[in-house]
Amino acid sequence: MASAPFQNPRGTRDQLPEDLLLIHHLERVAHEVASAAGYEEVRTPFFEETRLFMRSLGDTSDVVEKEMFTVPRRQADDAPELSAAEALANSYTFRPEGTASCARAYVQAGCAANAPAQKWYYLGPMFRYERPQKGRERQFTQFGIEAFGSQSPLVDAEVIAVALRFFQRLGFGPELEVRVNSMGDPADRAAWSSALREFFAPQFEGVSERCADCQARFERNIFRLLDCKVPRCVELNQGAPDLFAVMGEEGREHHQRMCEALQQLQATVTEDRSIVRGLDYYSRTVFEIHYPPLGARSALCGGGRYDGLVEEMGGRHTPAMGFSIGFTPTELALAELQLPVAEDLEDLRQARKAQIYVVAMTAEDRLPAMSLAAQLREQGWRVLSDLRERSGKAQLKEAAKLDVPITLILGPDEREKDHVKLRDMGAKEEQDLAQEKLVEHLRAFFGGA
RNA sequence: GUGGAUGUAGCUCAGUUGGUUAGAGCACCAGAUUGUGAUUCUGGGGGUCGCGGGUUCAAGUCCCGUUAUCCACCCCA
Repeated sequence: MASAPFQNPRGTRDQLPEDLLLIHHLERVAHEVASAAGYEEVRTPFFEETRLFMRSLGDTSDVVEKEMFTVPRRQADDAPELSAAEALANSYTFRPEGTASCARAYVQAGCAANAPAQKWYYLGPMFRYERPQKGRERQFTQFGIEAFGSQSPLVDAEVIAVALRFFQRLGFGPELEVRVNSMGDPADRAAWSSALREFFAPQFEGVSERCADCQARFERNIFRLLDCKVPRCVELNQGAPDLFAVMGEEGREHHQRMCEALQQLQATVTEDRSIVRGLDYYSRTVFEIHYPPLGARSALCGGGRYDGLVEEMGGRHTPAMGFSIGFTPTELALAELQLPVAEDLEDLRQARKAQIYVVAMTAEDRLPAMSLAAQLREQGWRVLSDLRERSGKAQLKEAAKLDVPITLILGPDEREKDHVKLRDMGAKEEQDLAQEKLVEHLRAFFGGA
Protein backbone atom coordinates (compact mmCIF):
# COMPACT_ATOMS: atom_id res chain seq x y z
CA MET A 1 0.00 0.00 0.00
CA ALA A 2 1.59 3.21 -1.14
CA SER A 3 1.39 6.37 0.85
CA ALA A 4 -1.98 8.02 1.07
CA PRO A 5 -1.74 11.69 1.99
CA PHE A 6 -2.12 12.57 5.64
CA GLN A 7 -5.50 13.94 6.55
CA ASN A 8 -7.28 15.08 9.65
CA PRO A 9 -9.48 12.32 11.07
CA ARG A 10 -13.02 12.17 9.81
CA GLY A 11 -15.38 14.58 11.48
CA THR A 12 -12.62 16.82 12.81
CA ARG A 13 -11.29 20.06 11.46
CA ASP A 14 -8.28 22.26 11.79
CA GLN A 15 -8.93 25.72 13.11
CA LEU A 16 -6.45 27.97 11.40
CA PRO A 17 -5.67 31.52 12.57
CA GLU A 18 -8.32 32.96 10.30
CA ASP A 19 -11.00 30.60 11.64
CA LEU A 20 -10.07 31.33 15.23
CA LEU A 21 -11.16 34.92 14.98
CA LEU A 22 -14.79 33.84 15.05
CA ILE A 23 -14.17 31.03 17.54
CA HIS A 24 -12.50 33.45 19.93
CA HIS A 25 -15.48 35.73 19.62
CA LEU A 26 -17.87 32.90 20.51
CA GLU A 27 -15.69 31.91 23.44
CA ARG A 28 -15.50 35.46 24.65
CA VAL A 29 -19.25 35.91 24.55
CA ALA A 30 -19.71 32.61 26.37
CA HIS A 31 -17.30 33.63 29.13
CA GLU A 32 -18.93 37.02 29.47
CA VAL A 33 -22.51 35.83 29.48
CA ALA A 34 -21.82 33.06 32.00
CA SER A 35 -19.79 35.14 34.41
CA ALA A 36 -22.25 38.02 34.18
CA ALA A 37 -24.76 35.69 35.82
CA GLY A 38 -22.29 34.40 38.40
CA TYR A 39 -21.29 31.11 36.79
CA GLU A 40 -17.68 30.02 37.29
CA GLU A 41 -15.64 28.05 34.82
CA VAL A 42 -14.75 24.41 35.44
CA ARG A 43 -12.56 22.17 33.34
CA THR A 44 -12.88 18.44 33.59
CA PRO A 45 -10.86 15.78 31.72
CA PHE A 46 -11.59 15.14 28.06
CA PHE A 47 -12.11 11.49 28.89
CA GLU A 48 -13.75 9.66 31.75
CA GLU A 49 -14.46 6.11 32.78
CA THR A 50 -16.92 4.65 30.31
CA ARG A 51 -19.32 3.57 33.02
CA LEU A 52 -19.83 7.21 34.01
CA PHE A 53 -21.59 7.88 30.73
CA MET A 54 -23.39 4.56 30.71
CA ARG A 55 -24.83 5.38 34.08
CA SER A 56 -25.67 9.06 33.52
CA LEU A 57 -26.87 9.08 29.92
CA GLY A 58 -28.53 5.70 30.08
CA ASP A 59 -27.62 2.38 28.47
CA THR A 60 -30.35 2.77 25.89
CA SER A 61 -29.48 6.27 24.76
CA ASP A 62 -28.16 6.55 21.22
CA VAL A 63 -25.06 8.24 22.51
CA VAL A 64 -24.10 5.26 24.63
CA GLU A 65 -25.32 2.63 22.21
CA LYS A 66 -23.48 3.77 19.13
CA GLU A 67 -21.68 7.08 19.43
CA MET A 68 -18.95 6.61 21.99
CA PHE A 69 -15.25 7.10 21.39
CA THR A 70 -13.97 4.39 23.68
CA VAL A 71 -10.40 3.29 24.29
CA PRO A 72 -9.34 0.27 26.33
CA ARG A 73 -7.30 0.67 29.47
CA ARG A 74 -3.98 -1.06 29.54
CA GLN A 75 -3.82 -4.33 31.32
CA ALA A 76 -0.84 -5.89 32.98
CA ASP A 77 0.62 -8.61 30.75
CA ASP A 78 -0.27 -11.32 33.20
CA ALA A 79 -3.77 -10.02 33.85
CA PRO A 80 -6.57 -12.45 33.08
CA GLU A 81 -8.51 -12.02 29.82
CA LEU A 82 -11.53 -9.77 30.27
CA SER A 83 -14.94 -10.49 28.88
CA ALA A 84 -16.33 -7.93 26.43
CA ALA A 85 -18.54 -6.48 29.14
CA GLU A 86 -15.70 -6.28 31.61
CA ALA A 87 -13.43 -4.69 29.04
CA LEU A 88 -16.06 -2.04 28.30
CA ALA A 89 -16.64 -1.33 31.97
CA ASN A 90 -12.91 -1.02 32.35
CA SER A 91 -12.41 1.35 29.41
CA TYR A 92 -12.21 5.11 29.03
CA THR A 93 -14.48 7.18 26.79
CA PHE A 94 -13.95 10.63 25.38
CA ARG A 95 -16.71 12.78 26.80
CA PRO A 96 -19.75 13.00 24.52
CA GLU A 97 -21.22 15.86 26.55
CA GLY A 98 -20.40 17.91 29.62
CA THR A 99 -23.06 17.35 32.24
CA ALA A 100 -22.01 13.89 33.38
CA SER A 101 -18.45 15.05 34.06
CA CYS A 102 -19.66 18.11 35.92
CA ALA A 103 -21.95 16.07 38.14
CA ARG A 104 -19.14 13.61 38.81
CA ALA A 105 -16.70 16.40 39.68
CA TYR A 106 -19.32 18.06 41.83
CA VAL A 107 -19.78 14.93 43.90
CA GLN A 108 -16.10 14.11 44.00
CA ALA A 109 -15.21 17.58 45.26
CA GLY A 110 -17.66 17.14 48.09
CA CYS A 111 -19.98 19.90 46.97
CA ALA A 112 -23.13 17.88 47.42
CA ALA A 113 -22.49 17.64 51.13
CA ASN A 114 -20.66 20.87 51.88
CA ALA A 115 -21.48 23.55 49.35
CA PRO A 116 -24.49 22.45 47.36
CA ALA A 117 -25.15 25.76 45.65
CA GLN A 118 -22.74 25.89 42.73
CA LYS A 119 -23.05 27.68 39.43
CA TRP A 120 -20.59 26.32 36.89
CA TYR A 121 -19.91 26.64 33.21
CA TYR A 122 -17.70 24.75 30.80
CA LEU A 123 -16.45 25.28 27.30
CA GLY A 124 -14.49 22.74 25.34
CA PRO A 125 -14.33 19.82 22.95
CA MET A 126 -16.77 16.91 23.04
CA PHE A 127 -16.58 13.70 21.03
CA ARG A 128 -19.19 11.50 19.41
CA TYR A 129 -18.55 8.70 16.97
CA GLU A 130 -21.19 9.65 14.44
CA ARG A 131 -21.45 9.95 10.71
CA PRO A 132 -20.49 13.57 10.09
CA GLN A 133 -22.79 15.88 8.19
CA LYS A 134 -23.66 19.50 8.09
CA GLY A 135 -23.60 20.91 11.58
CA ARG A 136 -22.43 17.64 13.09
CA GLU A 137 -18.87 16.62 13.78
CA ARG A 138 -17.05 13.94 15.71
CA GLN A 139 -15.15 16.52 17.66
CA PHE A 140 -17.14 19.62 18.43
CA THR A 141 -17.19 22.39 20.97
CA GLN A 142 -19.90 22.87 23.53
CA PHE A 143 -20.58 25.69 25.90
CA GLY A 144 -22.77 24.78 28.84
CA ILE A 145 -23.78 25.91 32.30
CA GLU A 146 -24.92 23.87 35.28
CA ALA A 147 -26.70 25.29 38.31
CA PHE A 148 -26.62 22.90 41.27
CA GLY A 149 -28.48 22.97 44.52
CA SER A 150 -31.81 24.67 43.96
CA GLN A 151 -35.16 23.13 43.30
CA SER A 152 -36.70 26.48 42.47
CA PRO A 153 -38.19 27.16 39.06
CA LEU A 154 -36.34 30.46 39.23
CA VAL A 155 -33.19 28.51 38.39
CA ASP A 156 -34.81 27.03 35.32
CA ALA A 157 -35.72 30.50 34.18
CA GLU A 158 -32.26 31.90 34.84
CA VAL A 159 -30.50 29.11 32.98
CA ILE A 160 -32.73 29.61 29.97
CA ALA A 161 -32.18 33.35 30.18
CA VAL A 162 -28.40 32.90 30.10
CA ALA A 163 -28.66 30.74 26.99
CA LEU A 164 -30.85 33.33 25.32
CA ARG A 165 -28.49 36.08 26.31
CA PHE A 166 -25.67 34.23 24.55
CA PHE A 167 -27.51 34.27 21.25
CA GLN A 168 -28.69 37.81 21.67
CA ARG A 169 -25.14 38.97 22.30
CA LEU A 170 -24.12 37.27 19.07
CA GLY A 171 -26.66 39.30 17.17
CA PHE A 172 -29.64 36.97 16.87
CA GLY A 173 -32.88 38.91 16.59
CA PRO A 174 -36.08 38.89 18.65
CA GLU A 175 -37.38 35.90 16.69
CA LEU A 176 -35.56 33.66 19.19
CA GLU A 177 -37.96 31.10 20.54
CA VAL A 178 -37.83 29.05 23.71
CA ARG A 179 -39.66 25.73 23.52
CA VAL A 180 -40.36 24.12 26.86
CA ASN A 181 -41.75 20.86 28.13
CA SER A 182 -41.68 18.84 31.32
CA MET A 183 -40.58 15.24 31.75
CA GLY A 184 -42.07 15.11 35.24
CA ASP A 185 -40.60 13.45 38.30
CA PRO A 186 -39.58 9.78 38.44
CA ALA A 187 -42.94 8.85 39.93
CA ASP A 188 -44.73 10.74 37.15
CA ARG A 189 -42.68 8.96 34.57
CA ALA A 190 -43.41 5.60 36.12
CA ALA A 191 -47.11 6.36 35.98
CA TRP A 192 -46.82 7.65 32.47
CA SER A 193 -44.76 4.67 31.42
CA SER A 194 -47.51 2.30 32.61
CA ALA A 195 -50.14 4.34 30.83
CA LEU A 196 -48.12 4.32 27.63
CA ARG A 197 -47.45 0.61 27.91
CA GLU A 198 -51.13 -0.06 28.25
CA PHE A 199 -51.93 2.19 25.31
CA PHE A 200 -49.27 0.82 22.97
CA ALA A 201 -49.34 -2.86 23.92
CA PRO A 202 -51.96 -3.75 21.29
CA GLN A 203 -49.73 -2.26 18.60
CA PHE A 204 -47.00 -4.75 19.37
CA GLU A 205 -49.04 -7.90 19.39
CA GLY A 206 -48.61 -10.19 16.45
CA VAL A 207 -47.35 -8.53 13.28
CA SER A 208 -46.72 -4.94 14.28
CA GLU A 209 -47.14 -1.99 11.98
CA ARG A 210 -44.45 -0.23 13.94
CA CYS A 211 -40.94 0.29 12.54
CA ALA A 212 -38.12 -1.97 13.69
CA ASP A 213 -36.66 0.73 15.92
CA CYS A 214 -39.96 1.17 17.72
CA GLN A 215 -40.26 -2.57 18.32
CA ALA A 216 -37.03 -2.35 20.28
CA ARG A 217 -38.03 0.89 21.97
CA PHE A 218 -41.23 -0.61 23.29
CA GLU A 219 -39.21 -2.84 25.56
CA ARG A 220 -36.13 -0.72 26.17
CA ASN A 221 -37.33 2.88 26.40
CA ILE A 222 -40.96 3.38 25.75
CA PHE A 223 -40.85 7.20 25.80
CA ARG A 224 -38.88 7.20 22.64
CA LEU A 225 -41.79 5.76 20.72
CA LEU A 226 -43.16 9.27 20.91
CA ASP A 227 -40.44 10.96 18.92
CA CYS A 228 -40.27 8.40 16.12
CA LYS A 229 -40.31 10.18 12.77
CA VAL A 230 -41.63 7.31 10.63
CA PRO A 231 -44.99 8.58 9.28
CA ARG A 232 -46.97 5.45 10.17
CA CYS A 233 -45.55 5.50 13.69
CA VAL A 234 -46.45 9.16 14.06
CA GLU A 235 -50.04 8.26 13.16
CA LEU A 236 -50.06 5.41 15.62
CA ASN A 237 -48.90 7.82 18.32
CA GLN A 238 -52.12 9.81 18.01
CA GLY A 239 -54.12 9.71 21.21
CA ALA A 240 -51.26 8.41 23.38
CA PRO A 241 -51.58 9.43 27.03
CA ASP A 242 -50.15 12.82 27.92
CA LEU A 243 -47.65 13.08 30.74
CA PHE A 244 -49.39 16.17 32.03
CA ALA A 245 -52.50 14.09 32.62
CA VAL A 246 -50.70 11.93 35.16
CA MET A 247 -48.22 14.45 36.50
CA GLY A 248 -48.24 15.18 40.22
CA GLU A 249 -49.18 18.51 41.70
CA GLU A 250 -45.60 19.55 42.50
CA GLY A 251 -44.27 18.97 39.01
CA ARG A 252 -47.21 20.76 37.52
CA GLU A 253 -46.75 23.75 39.77
CA HIS A 254 -43.03 23.84 39.07
CA HIS A 255 -43.70 24.04 35.37
CA GLN A 256 -46.33 26.69 35.87
CA ARG A 257 -44.06 28.88 37.96
CA MET A 258 -41.17 28.51 35.54
CA CYS A 259 -43.35 29.61 32.67
CA GLU A 260 -44.41 32.65 34.66
CA ALA A 261 -40.79 33.53 35.31
CA LEU A 262 -40.04 33.15 31.62
CA GLN A 263 -42.56 35.81 30.78
CA GLN A 264 -39.87 38.33 31.67
CA LEU A 265 -37.74 37.19 28.75
CA GLN A 266 -37.34 39.07 25.52
CA ALA A 267 -38.39 36.00 23.59
CA THR A 268 -41.33 33.85 22.65
CA VAL A 269 -42.01 30.92 24.95
CA THR A 270 -44.02 28.00 23.61
CA GLU A 271 -44.99 24.61 24.99
CA ASP A 272 -43.71 21.73 22.87
CA ARG A 273 -44.69 18.24 24.02
CA SER A 274 -42.38 16.65 21.46
CA ILE A 275 -39.26 17.70 23.32
CA VAL A 276 -38.11 14.54 25.04
CA ARG A 277 -34.36 14.86 25.46
CA GLY A 278 -32.64 11.65 24.48
CA LEU A 279 -30.62 11.34 27.66
CA ASP A 280 -31.88 9.56 30.72
CA TYR A 281 -30.94 12.07 33.35
CA TYR A 282 -33.55 14.71 32.64
CA SER A 283 -36.46 15.35 34.96
CA ARG A 284 -39.09 18.05 34.94
CA THR A 285 -38.01 20.95 32.73
CA VAL A 286 -36.58 20.29 29.29
CA PHE A 287 -36.17 23.00 26.69
CA GLU A 288 -34.72 23.97 23.37
CA ILE A 289 -33.92 27.31 21.86
CA HIS A 290 -34.79 27.79 18.22
CA TYR A 291 -34.35 30.52 15.67
CA PRO A 292 -37.21 29.91 13.21
CA PRO A 293 -35.74 32.00 10.37
CA LEU A 294 -33.18 29.22 9.98
CA GLY A 295 -35.86 26.73 8.96
CA ALA A 296 -35.33 23.04 9.58
CA ARG A 297 -31.98 23.63 11.18
CA SER A 298 -33.22 26.05 13.78
CA ALA A 299 -32.35 24.25 17.02
CA LEU A 300 -29.43 25.98 18.70
CA CYS A 301 -29.48 24.90 22.31
CA GLY A 302 -30.88 22.13 24.46
CA GLY A 303 -31.05 21.60 28.15
CA GLY A 304 -33.09 20.83 31.17
CA ARG A 305 -33.34 19.87 34.78
CA TYR A 306 -31.68 16.76 36.17
CA ASP A 307 -32.67 16.47 39.79
CA GLY A 308 -31.64 12.83 40.15
CA LEU A 309 -28.23 12.83 38.52
CA VAL A 310 -26.07 13.93 41.45
CA GLU A 311 -27.58 11.19 43.60
CA GLU A 312 -27.03 8.75 40.76
CA MET A 313 -23.35 9.76 40.85
CA GLY A 314 -23.19 8.86 44.52
CA GLY A 315 -23.84 12.26 46.06
CA ARG A 316 -26.67 13.37 48.26
CA HIS A 317 -29.87 14.33 46.47
CA THR A 318 -29.21 17.64 44.72
CA PRO A 319 -31.44 19.29 42.17
CA ALA A 320 -29.72 20.81 39.16
CA MET A 321 -30.41 22.46 35.85
CA GLY A 322 -28.29 23.24 32.80
CA PHE A 323 -28.00 23.71 29.08
CA SER A 324 -25.49 23.07 26.36
CA ILE A 325 -24.89 24.96 23.19
CA GLY A 326 -23.01 23.52 20.25
CA PHE A 327 -20.67 25.90 18.53
CA THR A 328 -21.00 24.05 15.23
CA PRO A 329 -24.70 24.79 14.67
CA THR A 330 -24.19 28.24 16.11
CA GLU A 331 -21.47 28.96 13.57
CA LEU A 332 -23.67 27.76 10.73
CA ALA A 333 -26.53 29.90 11.92
CA LEU A 334 -24.30 32.93 12.22
CA ALA A 335 -23.00 32.42 8.69
CA GLU A 336 -26.53 32.26 7.39
CA LEU A 337 -27.44 35.44 9.20
CA GLN A 338 -24.25 37.13 8.01
CA LEU A 339 -23.08 37.58 11.55
CA PRO A 340 -21.10 38.72 13.34
CA VAL A 341 -20.78 42.12 11.77
CA ALA A 342 -17.23 43.35 11.23
CA GLU A 343 -17.29 45.71 14.21
CA ASP A 344 -17.91 42.82 16.60
CA LEU A 345 -14.60 41.27 15.60
CA GLU A 346 -12.65 44.45 15.16
CA ASP A 347 -11.10 44.51 18.63
CA LEU A 348 -10.01 40.88 18.31
CA ARG A 349 -8.55 41.64 14.93
CA GLN A 350 -6.68 44.63 16.34
CA ALA A 351 -5.42 42.70 19.34
CA ARG A 352 -3.62 40.17 17.17
CA LYS A 353 -2.34 42.58 14.56
CA ALA A 354 1.27 43.74 14.68
CA GLN A 355 1.79 47.39 15.57
CA ILE A 356 5.34 47.82 14.36
CA TYR A 357 7.40 46.28 11.57
CA VAL A 358 11.15 46.69 11.73
CA VAL A 359 12.64 46.81 8.24
CA ALA A 360 16.28 45.88 7.70
CA MET A 361 17.63 47.39 4.50
CA THR A 362 20.86 45.40 4.17
CA ALA A 363 22.28 42.16 5.49
CA GLU A 364 24.24 44.05 8.14
CA ASP A 365 21.03 45.56 9.48
CA ARG A 366 19.28 42.28 10.20
CA LEU A 367 20.72 41.57 13.63
CA PRO A 368 20.32 45.16 14.85
CA ALA A 369 16.75 45.06 13.52
CA MET A 370 16.04 41.87 15.41
CA SER A 371 17.36 43.26 18.65
CA LEU A 372 15.42 46.50 18.17
CA ALA A 373 12.28 44.41 17.65
CA ALA A 374 13.05 42.49 20.84
CA GLN A 375 13.47 45.71 22.82
CA LEU A 376 10.17 47.06 21.61
CA ARG A 377 8.39 43.81 22.43
CA GLU A 378 9.70 44.21 25.96
CA GLN A 379 7.91 47.56 26.03
CA GLY A 380 4.72 45.69 25.29
CA TRP A 381 4.24 46.32 21.60
CA ARG A 382 3.53 43.69 19.01
CA VAL A 383 6.49 43.85 16.69
CA LEU A 384 7.43 42.00 13.52
CA SER A 385 10.69 41.77 11.71
CA ASP A 386 11.58 39.99 8.50
CA LEU A 387 12.70 36.39 8.92
CA ARG A 388 13.03 35.52 5.26
CA GLU A 389 15.93 37.86 4.58
CA ARG A 390 14.07 39.61 1.82
CA SER A 391 14.65 43.00 0.25
CA GLY A 392 13.68 46.21 2.03
CA LYS A 393 11.02 46.73 -0.58
CA ALA A 394 9.51 43.33 0.03
CA GLN A 395 9.46 44.06 3.76
CA LEU A 396 7.63 47.32 3.28
CA LYS A 397 5.21 45.55 1.03
CA GLU A 398 4.52 42.94 3.65
CA ALA A 399 4.07 45.58 6.34
CA ALA A 400 1.52 47.30 4.14
CA LYS A 401 -0.27 44.06 3.39
CA LEU A 402 -0.52 43.25 7.08
CA ASP A 403 -1.78 46.76 7.74
CA VAL A 404 0.94 47.49 10.28
CA PRO A 405 0.63 51.17 11.20
CA ILE A 406 4.32 51.91 11.87
CA THR A 407 7.47 50.69 10.19
CA LEU A 408 10.94 51.38 11.53
CA ILE A 409 13.54 51.43 8.81
CA LEU A 410 17.07 50.51 9.71
CA GLY A 411 19.89 50.88 7.19
CA PRO A 412 23.59 51.79 7.13
CA ASP A 413 22.79 55.53 7.20
CA GLU A 414 20.62 55.23 10.28
CA ARG A 415 22.95 52.89 12.08
CA GLU A 416 25.88 55.24 11.58
CA LYS A 417 24.07 58.00 13.49
CA ASP A 418 22.39 55.59 15.90
CA HIS A 419 19.09 56.64 14.37
CA VAL A 420 16.08 54.86 13.01
CA LYS A 421 13.60 56.03 10.41
CA LEU A 422 10.02 55.94 11.65
CA ARG A 423 7.47 55.67 8.88
CA ASP A 424 3.81 56.32 9.53
CA MET A 425 2.25 53.95 7.01
CA GLY A 426 -1.13 55.62 7.03
CA ALA A 427 0.15 59.16 6.56
CA LYS A 428 3.06 57.99 4.38
CA GLU A 429 5.34 60.31 6.32
CA GLU A 430 8.68 59.44 7.80
CA GLN A 431 11.13 61.05 10.13
CA ASP A 432 14.64 60.39 11.33
CA LEU A 433 14.81 59.71 15.04
CA ALA A 434 17.60 59.16 17.49
CA GLN A 435 17.10 55.68 18.90
CA GLU A 436 16.80 56.98 22.47
CA LYS A 437 13.80 59.09 21.43
CA LEU A 438 12.08 56.20 19.71
CA VAL A 439 10.09 54.76 22.61
CA GLU A 440 8.81 58.22 23.46
CA HIS A 441 7.57 58.77 19.92
CA LEU A 442 5.95 55.38 19.76
CA ARG A 443 4.20 56.00 23.07
CA ALA A 444 2.83 59.21 21.70
CA PHE A 445 1.65 57.49 18.55
CA PHE A 446 0.01 54.52 20.25
CA GLY A 447 -1.43 56.57 23.09
CA GLY A 448 0.87 55.67 25.98
CA ALA A 449 0.91 51.92 25.45
C1' G B 1 -25.16 2.09 10.56
C1' U B 2 -28.35 2.84 5.41
C1' G B 3 -28.90 5.54 0.68
C1' G B 4 -27.21 9.30 -3.06
C1' A B 5 -23.58 12.88 -5.19
C1' U B 6 -18.61 14.43 -5.55
C1' G B 7 -12.83 14.32 -5.26
C1' U B 8 -7.74 18.04 -11.18
C1' A B 9 -2.24 23.59 -8.05
C1' G B 10 -3.00 26.71 -1.34
C1' C B 11 -8.31 28.59 -3.18
C1' U B 12 -12.25 28.72 -7.33
C1' C B 13 -12.51 25.88 -11.51
C1' A B 14 -11.37 24.40 -17.26
C1' G B 15 -9.76 19.86 -19.42
C1' U B 16 -13.29 18.15 -26.11
C1' U B 17 -15.99 10.98 -28.56
C1' G B 18 -9.58 8.00 -23.75
C1' G B 19 -4.36 10.39 -27.79
C1' U B 20 1.93 13.77 -27.30
C1' U B 21 5.48 17.94 -22.19
C1' A B 22 -2.28 18.80 -17.63
C1' G B 23 -4.28 24.64 -18.12
C1' A B 24 -6.63 29.57 -16.29
C1' G B 25 -7.86 33.20 -12.53
C1' C B 26 -6.69 34.44 -7.55
C1' A B 27 -2.77 33.66 -3.98
C1' C B 28 2.63 33.09 -3.34
C1' C B 29 8.00 34.45 -4.82
C1' A B 30 11.47 37.55 -7.72
C1' G B 31 12.56 41.62 -10.93
C1' A B 32 11.28 46.47 -13.74
C1' U B 33 17.95 53.28 -13.07
C1' U B 34 22.18 50.99 -7.61
C1' G B 35 17.45 52.07 0.26
C1' U B 36 10.49 52.32 0.30
C1' G B 37 3.88 50.31 0.15
C1' A B 38 -0.73 51.16 -5.18
C1' U B 39 -1.72 49.92 -10.23
C1' U B 40 0.72 47.85 -14.36
C1' C B 41 4.38 44.79 -16.83
C1' U B 42 7.87 40.57 -17.05
C1' G B 43 9.49 36.14 -15.14
C1' G B 44 9.20 32.05 -11.50
C1' G B 45 8.00 28.06 -7.95
C1' G B 46 4.08 24.73 -7.06
C1' G B 47 -0.07 19.14 -9.37
C1' U B 48 2.07 11.06 -7.38
C1' C B 49 -5.09 14.42 -11.59
C1' G B 50 -7.74 11.45 -3.44
C1' C B 51 -5.44 6.34 -3.02
C1' G B 52 -4.97 1.17 -5.11
C1' G B 53 -5.98 -2.15 -8.94
C1' G B 54 -8.07 -3.36 -13.90
C1' U B 55 -9.32 -2.61 -19.36
C1' U B 56 -6.28 -0.45 -23.51
C1' C B 57 -0.99 0.53 -28.07
C1' A B 58 -2.50 4.80 -24.88
C1' A B 59 -6.39 6.62 -18.77
C1' G B 60 -7.34 13.08 -15.55
C1' U B 61 -11.04 10.85 -19.03
C1' C B 62 -13.76 3.93 -18.98
C1' C B 63 -14.51 -0.30 -14.96
C1' C B 64 -13.84 -2.20 -9.78
C1' G B 65 -12.28 -1.41 -4.86
C1' U B 66 -10.94 1.99 -1.11
C1' U B 67 -10.69 6.63 1.44
C1' A B 68 -12.43 11.53 2.34
C1' U B 69 -16.04 15.37 1.73
C1' C B 70 -21.09 16.97 0.94
C1' C B 71 -26.47 15.76 1.18
C1' A B 72 -30.61 12.78 3.19
C1' C B 73 -32.18 9.07 7.04
C1' C B 74 -31.24 7.74 12.34
C1' C B 75 -30.07 10.88 16.24
C1' C B 76 -28.40 15.15 18.17
C1' A B 77 -25.20 20.31 19.73
